[in-house]
Amino acid sequence: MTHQSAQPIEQVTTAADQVFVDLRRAIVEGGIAQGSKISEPELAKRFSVSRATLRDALNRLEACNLVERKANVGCRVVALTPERLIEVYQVRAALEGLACRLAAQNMTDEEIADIKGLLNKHLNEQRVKEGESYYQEAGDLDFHYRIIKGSKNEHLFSLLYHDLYQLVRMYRVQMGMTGPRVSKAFDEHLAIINAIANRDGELAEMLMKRHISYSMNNIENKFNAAQ
Amino acid sequence: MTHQSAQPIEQVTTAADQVFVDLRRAIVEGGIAQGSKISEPELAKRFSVSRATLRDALNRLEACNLVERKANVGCRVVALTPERLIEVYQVRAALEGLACRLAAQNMTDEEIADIKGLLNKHLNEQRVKEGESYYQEAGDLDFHYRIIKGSKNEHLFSLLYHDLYQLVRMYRVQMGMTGPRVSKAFDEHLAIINAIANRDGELAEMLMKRHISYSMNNIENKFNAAQ
DNA sequence: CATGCCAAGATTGTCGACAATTTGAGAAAG
DNA sequence: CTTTCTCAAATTGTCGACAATCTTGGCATG
Repeated sequence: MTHQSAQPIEQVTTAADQVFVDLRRAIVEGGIAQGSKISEPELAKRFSVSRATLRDALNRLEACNLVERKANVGCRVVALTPERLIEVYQVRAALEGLACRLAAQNMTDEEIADIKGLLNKHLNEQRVKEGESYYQEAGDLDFHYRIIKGSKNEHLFSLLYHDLYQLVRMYRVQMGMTGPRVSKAFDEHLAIINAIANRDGELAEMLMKRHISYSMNNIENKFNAAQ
Repeated sequence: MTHQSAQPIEQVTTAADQVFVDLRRAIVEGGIAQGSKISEPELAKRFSVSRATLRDALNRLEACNLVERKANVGCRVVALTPERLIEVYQVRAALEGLACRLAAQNMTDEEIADIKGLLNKHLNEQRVKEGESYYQEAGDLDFHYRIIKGSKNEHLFSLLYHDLYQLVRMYRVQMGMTGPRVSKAFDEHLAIINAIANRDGELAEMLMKRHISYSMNNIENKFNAAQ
């Protein structure tokens, strides 16, 4: 049971859950344009649910910072800006840095070995399907996911995974992340897991912060190139 | 206009807003017991609103981690445990540490002078009303609030202020924070603002992390003493 | 022509009722 | 006496309609 993907299937029991997941995907992947206004009656019809159910989903989207609401006015998808990108990534670096430090302290040897195996597997896959950014992104998310889980801090996990990650993905997907950074990110991942394996939390934290900072610069450049 | 309190009055326009604020207060201050189950029909009647409105408020409480929901089962107030205290304070330390580092970089000289004045004012008040923990808590919140605002990172502010702070207050209030730590906290605040005034972000970050760590230990001791 | 006001339309907030699901007490079987 | 099944009561999820608020276009007025 090792080396399998650690990304969990989200529990979707209610209709509002389903609308939330679908809407979130549409927003993150650009199906609904960033900054655009959201019409409750229109979307309710599109998803074949009542407005109450749709509003429930919108409330959750607001909680993960994917939409912004104003009372009696309405709801719009967040706008992607360089300023906001920096803000989000500063927070992300601090939190994932913490996750790394805790992971170095709390992960089991088996969990660490698992991640190493995962990286090897991804490396092989990547050699074959050069440039397939989807697999790269999935692999990257999986790596970060496991570190966060490895911190054994449920609150930290919830904050990163539910409140921050979809927003991060939104920037990455809509800025079209591909290219030469892929192989470099692998090396960085490797250095991080080695630091964790050595139980060097301080180093692991520093490497992760730097890794995320590089990633931010990469997206920032796309922004500047875009106009 | 200097030296006034910086804590903003929250915008409360809709009925759901009001219920949210009232319920949050009741949960944080213990009016509704930690860990207890929440009955939607009962609370709706108590606040004289429909269940839909109450559910809206519950959704927001869930977003700030004050209640936990399970689909088709219900909603209960979070339980205060030493483990969760540590988790929350680890996250808090990382985020407020970041806030300090950014504040040292981004606060204006005027804003810094304002906080210094605030601390002096609180010190005087505190000498007169020795042991009045309410004022101390308000002052403490005000101090931290201004640092966070001073980071000029809106996302960080939102995360700390909306998603984490009420939970922190819940631990503080329900564990009955008073006593000899009050005067020591003042000195720590002073050291932090001095580091920021010197534009020494690294030191400010470290001092803040330590300050929060002390605060956590203090609450943890109350836990141990409580049983 | 610019500016402020007003009404009509559209959008959001709130409600009470109905449907789906869970829970728990009690009966039946072992 | 214990265990399992059943069914009714209670609770949550969903809906469609109504009330309150905001927006917008046109009209009157200076």
